[in-house]
Amino acid sequence: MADSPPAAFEPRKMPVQARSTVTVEAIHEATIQVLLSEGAERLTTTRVAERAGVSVGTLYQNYPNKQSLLFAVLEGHMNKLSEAVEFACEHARGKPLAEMVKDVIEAFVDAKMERSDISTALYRIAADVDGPALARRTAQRSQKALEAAMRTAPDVTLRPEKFTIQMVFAAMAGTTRSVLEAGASPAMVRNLRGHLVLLCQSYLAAATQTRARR
Amino acid sequence: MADSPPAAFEPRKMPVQARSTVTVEAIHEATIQVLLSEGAERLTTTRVAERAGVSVGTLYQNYPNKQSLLFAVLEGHMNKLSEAVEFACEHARGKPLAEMVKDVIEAFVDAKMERSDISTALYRIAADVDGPALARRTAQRSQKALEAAMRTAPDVTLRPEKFTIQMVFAAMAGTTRSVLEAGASPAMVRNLRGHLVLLCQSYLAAATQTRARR
DNA sequence: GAGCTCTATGAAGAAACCTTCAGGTTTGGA
DNA sequence: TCCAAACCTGAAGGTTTCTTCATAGAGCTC
Repeated sequence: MADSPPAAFEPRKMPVQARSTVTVEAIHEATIQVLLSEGAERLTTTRVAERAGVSVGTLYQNYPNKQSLLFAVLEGHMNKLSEAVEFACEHARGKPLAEMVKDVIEAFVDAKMERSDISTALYRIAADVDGPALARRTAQRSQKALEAAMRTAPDVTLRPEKFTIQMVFAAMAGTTRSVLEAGASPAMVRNLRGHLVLLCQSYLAAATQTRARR
Repeated sequence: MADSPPAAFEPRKMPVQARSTVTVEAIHEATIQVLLSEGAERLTTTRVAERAGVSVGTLYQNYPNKQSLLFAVLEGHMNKLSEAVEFACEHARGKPLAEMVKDVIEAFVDAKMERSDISTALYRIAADVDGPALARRTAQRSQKALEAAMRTAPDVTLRPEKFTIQMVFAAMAGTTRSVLEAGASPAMVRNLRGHLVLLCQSYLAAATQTRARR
């Protein structure tokens, strides 16, 4: 029951006219811009509205409060990520495990890097908006998708434990975050992509092997 | 030049009397408590002082501003972590690589878990206080220690690249963070400890092997 | 173009916060 | 015991922030 966002987080209403949709989008984008240029501490509703070229009142017509705005922005980003992962899982059905892992990881990293500025900016508000809970939900979706895909891999004799898959996702998301927050150069990001694949592949192999030997 | 903390972050003065030391410690601890019970948003100097059983004025006698307080708390925690890692590296000299990795990882996880409440609480303020920069410095210290220790491992023929070691640390810290923020149960933490070792060991092996084959 | 709904405005109220400072208390040595 | 230095107090100033609401403009349908 504590798994759906508090009512206060829900957007105030659905836009029906086109101009409102534009406004919402502008606010959305402005939030990220302010976050990037001013930091989380100075992220205020007034500033966001100003940057979006609308008045504060307009902002509050679309979101009941500041938190709901942040929540919506964060949720949008996370949804994009899990969609990317799910899409990759779909398209990797029937492939051997190693390749499957490669596809999924690369899809994740690429989605994250497509606008890495957003990613880093959002890390900063995640804590204020029950980000961990959101992350958990998102992660579960992705894990289910990967688990299902793995059942179609021809070379998987011993299906990995649930915890092992959790580890793969924690490693994927956590390592990426660490590298990103450390201010990685483009060159490092390229390296990350390849090495993260290697990391997860070798872990998966080792984890199932260890289990088989018992 | 931007690598040392701004002057404004430095504590206001060194305590000379015992009671002041006690006070500083109380404030330190109160900060964490407030963070845990009220969240980052409601972490105010007044509340911290109240919880510490002192007046706001006292707080400002020891720290020039709120940021410097947060910085100090975060720094203290990170120092403890890198000390734990360095200590483990020292004591693992001459051991085979796999064992060395095991010791270091377990030392890190244990240090983190000793008071995991603090860890999770501090994740939330890291962004407000140039946490990433602090993390980078801390990570570099640890990486140097591990690199030096690796040179004493008898079974290392091809020394790992610098980036590989960075990956190991990013995976170590990042994965732990992800698992911790997901609200891991004690059982999961136990699992994490073992699997993180496996993960890093197998990655290191794979990374050096791949390199040798070229 | 009348009239209704949807959307935008921005000044202002109310609350919360950070930080200071003038004055009091405690400590430790002479 | 006495005093200077160290330390503590907490009310109050000055900002900043969130949110509301009365008013006004746009868009759409008939």
